[in-house]
Amino acid sequence: MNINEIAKLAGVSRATVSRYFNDGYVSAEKKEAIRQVIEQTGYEPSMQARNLRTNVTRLIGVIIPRIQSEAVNRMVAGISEILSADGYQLLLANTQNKPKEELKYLRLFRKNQVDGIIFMGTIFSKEHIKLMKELDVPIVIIAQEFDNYSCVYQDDYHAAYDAARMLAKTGSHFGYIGVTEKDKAVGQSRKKGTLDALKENGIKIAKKDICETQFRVDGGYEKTQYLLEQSPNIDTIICATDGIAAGALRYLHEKNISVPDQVQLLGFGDTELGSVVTPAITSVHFHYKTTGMESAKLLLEILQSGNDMQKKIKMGYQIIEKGSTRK
Amino acid sequence: MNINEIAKLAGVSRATVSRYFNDGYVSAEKKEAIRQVIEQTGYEPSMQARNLRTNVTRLIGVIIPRIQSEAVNRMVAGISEILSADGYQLLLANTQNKPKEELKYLRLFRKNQVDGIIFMGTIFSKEHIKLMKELDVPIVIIAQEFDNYSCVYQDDYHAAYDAARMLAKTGSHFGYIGVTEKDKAVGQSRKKGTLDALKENGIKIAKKDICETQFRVDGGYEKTQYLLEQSPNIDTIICATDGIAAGALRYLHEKNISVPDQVQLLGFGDTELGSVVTPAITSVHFHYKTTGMESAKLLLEILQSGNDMQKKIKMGYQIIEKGSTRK
DNA sequence: CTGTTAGCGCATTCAC
DNA sequence: GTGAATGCGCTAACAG
Repeated sequence: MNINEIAKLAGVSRATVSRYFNDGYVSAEKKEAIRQVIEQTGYEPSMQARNLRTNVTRLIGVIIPRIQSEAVNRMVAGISEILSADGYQLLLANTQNKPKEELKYLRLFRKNQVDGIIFMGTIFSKEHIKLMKELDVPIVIIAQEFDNYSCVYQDDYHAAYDAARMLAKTGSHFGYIGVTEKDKAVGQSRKKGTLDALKENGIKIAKKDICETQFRVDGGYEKTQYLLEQSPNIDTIICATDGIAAGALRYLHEKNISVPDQVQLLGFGDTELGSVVTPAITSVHFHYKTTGMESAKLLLEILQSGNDMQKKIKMGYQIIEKGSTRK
Repeated sequence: MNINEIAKLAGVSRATVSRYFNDGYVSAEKKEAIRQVIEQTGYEPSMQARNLRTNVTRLIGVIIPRIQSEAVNRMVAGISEILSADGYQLLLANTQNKPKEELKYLRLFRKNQVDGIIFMGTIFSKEHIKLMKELDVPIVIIAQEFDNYSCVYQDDYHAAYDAARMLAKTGSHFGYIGVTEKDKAVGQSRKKGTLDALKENGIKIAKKDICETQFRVDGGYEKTQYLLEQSPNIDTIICATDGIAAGALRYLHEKNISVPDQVQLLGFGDTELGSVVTPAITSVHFHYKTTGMESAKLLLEILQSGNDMQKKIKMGYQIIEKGSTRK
C-alpha cells in the first residue's frame, strides 16, 4: 500500500495525497475522499521514503557513557520526555565508557542518520573533537562544559566549593575521594571546588589524603580503608559521587566508626542510593532530569531556528543535609 | 557526496561502489581505488536511501515502562550490548508507565519504522493485544510471559517460592508487601509463589498482613509501618522489590527494630540499592542484563531466520543471602 | 567480476 | 486547488 494506490482509490493525484499529509492545501471534498480511503486501507506513509526525500528523520541520537547510573538515567528520562512530546524519537547509544564506541556512534550519526545529537561525553580526545567538527548535524553537549558547542551542565565547581565550605565548619582533617581528572566535570571541577574552599577556610589537606577511584561503590570502600589506614585522624571524607560515598559508609560501618560523629561524609548527586543508607548521605542535589529536558529543548530550538547560537546553560544545585554530616 | 560521485572519482560504476559496501564482489584493485576515494572524501552511504530501497532499517524499537529502575536499565544495557555488536541501533521509547504511550509507540513502530520490537510491558490491555497483532514486524516480550509471542522472562513464581520456603525455617509470622496484580510477573507471580510456599510449609499468613504498594522506596516504608502497627509480632517481611525492602528497612531502623533479629527482610532483584544498606538485603538475583541480551539475541534470530518460532525463555535465579535474614 | 537499467515511496517544483 | 514530471541515493536484477 503506497501513495499511488491511495491516490488511485481516492480518484486524485498522488501529489494531492502528499499535500493531504503535509501542507493540507486540499479541497474539502478531496480531503474527505482521501480520509476515507486511508481509513479503509489503514495506510501509513513510509517514513523511509519521506526521510530520503526530505532529509529529515525526526530522530535524535543520544550518546551516553553508561545507562546503569542514576545521574545518567535521570538525564535520559528528561531528554526522552521532551523529545517524545515534540514527536521526535530517541536513538540511544550506550558506549559503556569506551571512547571507541563514542567515536563509532558519532561517525554513525554523522551523515543524516539523525537530525541532531545529544552527547553526554566524559572525556574528549582530539579524535572526538575532530569528528564533532565534521558533523553535519547540530550537537548539544550535556553534563560537561565545552567550547564552541551548545551545552547544558552542572555547576560542579561551586557545588563542591559550597559543600566543602559548609563542612569546613565541622571538620578539620579532610580526605577526598575523586574520579579521573580526565572527566572535567566530575573529576576536575568537584575536586578543585573542594580544595579551593578548604584552602580559603584555612584547612590544609595532605596530598596523600586525596585519592582517585572508579565510579563505583567498591571504589569508595577500598579508598576509605586506604585513607583511614594511613591517616587515622581523618574526620571528614568528601566523595565525588554518592555511590563512592555509599562504599565509604559501608567500610565505616564495618569498622564501627560512627558516622557522622567520628567521620562525616559527603556525596554528590542526591541519588536514591545515597538516601536509603543509614545515615542518609548529605549530598549535593543536581537537577539531572531537568538538565536532560533542557538539553533536548536546546537541541530542538537549534533545529527549529536553523542556527546554533552555542548557548551555555549552567544548572543550579542545592546542598541537601542528611544524616552523614555534623551540625 | 553520494554514491555517483564516489563512483566517478574511483572510475567505476555506482553498482560497484554499492557492492563494495555490501556483498563485496569487487576486484582487489577497484576495491582499493574505492577505498581511497572514500577515505579522502569521508563519504558515508545514506541510510535513508538504503532503507527505502531495502526496507530494512537496522533499528530495533525498545519499549520500556521506566528507565529509572535498576532492573530496567540492566536489561536495556544487555539489549544495547547485543544490538550494538550486531550493527543494530536502539530506538528507545520510555513510556513512563502510561499505557497510552505504549500504544502510541506500538503504532509508531507498526509500519516498518523498525525491523523489530522488544517490548517490556507490564500490563497488557485488549488494545495492546489488538495492536500487537497488527504489527508488521516481529516482537519479543521481555520480563513477562505472554501467549503467542516470543518472550524472555524471569521465573518469578519459583524464585518467590524458594525464597519463602527458605524463610519459613526462620520466620513464623509473615508480612508481604507486593505490587499491583495487574503486573503478572512482579505483582502476581511473586505473591503467589510466596503464599504457596508458606502454605505448604504450614505457615498461615493473614489477609491483613498482605498489602500492595507502588514500585517505590517510600511505599515500603509506609506499608511496613502499617503492617507492624496492626500486627506487631510480624518477624518476617517479604517485599516484591529491593526498593520496597529498602523502604521497609528504613522504617525498622527508625523504630530501632533490629534486622534481622526482630524482623527479617527479603527483597527481589539483588540491586545495588539493596546492597549498600546495612544490613544488606537478602534478595533473589535475576539475571537482568542477560535477560536483555537474550531478548535481543532472540529477536535477531527471528529477523535472520525470517520466522518467529515463539520461543519462551525462562531465566534462572539465585537467592543471595545477605545480612537481612536469619540463619 | 562489472556496468546498465529500473525502481523503492515520497515531496516538490512547475504549469495549468 | 490540482496533476504531471522529476529526483532524493541507493540496491538488485540482468546481461555481459
